[in-house]
Amino acid sequence: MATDCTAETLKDPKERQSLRRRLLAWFGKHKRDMPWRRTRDPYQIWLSEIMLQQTTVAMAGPKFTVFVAAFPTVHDLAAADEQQVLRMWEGLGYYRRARGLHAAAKVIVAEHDGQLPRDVKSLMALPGVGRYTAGAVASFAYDVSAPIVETNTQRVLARLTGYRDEVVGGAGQRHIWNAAEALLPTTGAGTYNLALMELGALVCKPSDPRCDECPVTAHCAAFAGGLQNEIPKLAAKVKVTAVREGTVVVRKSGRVLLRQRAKGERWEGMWDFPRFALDGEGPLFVRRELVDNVREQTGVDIEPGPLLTTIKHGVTRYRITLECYEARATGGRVKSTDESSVRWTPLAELGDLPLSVTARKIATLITKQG
DNA sequence: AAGTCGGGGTG
DNA sequence: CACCCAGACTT
Repeated sequence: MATDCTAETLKDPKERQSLRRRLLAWFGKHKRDMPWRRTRDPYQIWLSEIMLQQTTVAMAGPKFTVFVAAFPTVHDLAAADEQQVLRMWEGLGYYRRARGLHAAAKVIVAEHDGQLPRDVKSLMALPGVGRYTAGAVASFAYDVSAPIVETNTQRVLARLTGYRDEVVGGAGQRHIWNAAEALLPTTGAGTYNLALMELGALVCKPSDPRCDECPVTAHCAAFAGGLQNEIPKLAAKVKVTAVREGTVVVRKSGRVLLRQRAKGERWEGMWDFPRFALDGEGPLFVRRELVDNVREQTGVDIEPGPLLTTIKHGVTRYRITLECYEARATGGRVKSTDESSVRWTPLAELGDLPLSVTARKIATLITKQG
């Protein structure tokens, strides 16, 4: 029963229609311009949704434009080399999305005649497409009446319905999806979904929502109870672990030593300088770790040089301090396995390979130095 | 149900 | 620093 969990105020059809009308009027005045809102091409809409998963609009915008220029159609994407796709994804993070996108493009060409499916079930069968993305593509591209729940709409719906329990987890998600479904119009679902999301992004913000600018406070249980800052209930925060890692730029006659990240590793499929956890404190101990780890990962023997730079960055729940050393090769030979290949790469070719952001920073640094 | 996966922007 | 971002997938 879709309305079982819905707040009392939203059980009345007239109430829901009034809410939608106010929301759409507000959206008409305040909607932002975005690259993917200028097209109805299902391929581009799907691409934008994958790109926007856990990624800000500001970050995705420029990447989207460049990506579409490189792969204008699903056929272009399906025919592309995965390395090219990863290269275009560089800097966006969650690189599994790029691999899934590429795999899904092949499925769409092979099984759907190059057309994005219209129905939620078929969309969800594609790699990287969950219930949110399926609903987004179906409603935005085809105006199918499918609900969406992502971080914005989840927050808006929790507040509208005055849902005080934990929203992450089975019961909470059921409630939110039921509310999304209950409010969904039978026509114009795409615009309505966009409007609800936009309200969450611009007005119904995580902290200190601008209720004075909100078009639907009359329908909002959280506003009525003064609970806007208590709803939705925040998830337990994950604790961050500090990690120290080392990476080495090994040079040999104008080339540098790279290895490709193996399946199951972080940054799978992308290229990186030899990189590993660093345990030792003293310079001699570190020096030994560099020699041993480079040898183990690549088969190459090195003579470590000075510290080139230190980069601090975060990867999900890890806070990483990365020490980057220079070194020169003294012997050994590259060993590539099935899972991970190793190669000596000319500096001029670094621009063609997909690198992690840290590896790209180092590549830029050593390329400028010459 | 909990862990994993990136990286950058904001207060 | 803490928190947040058009989530999906694996264990």
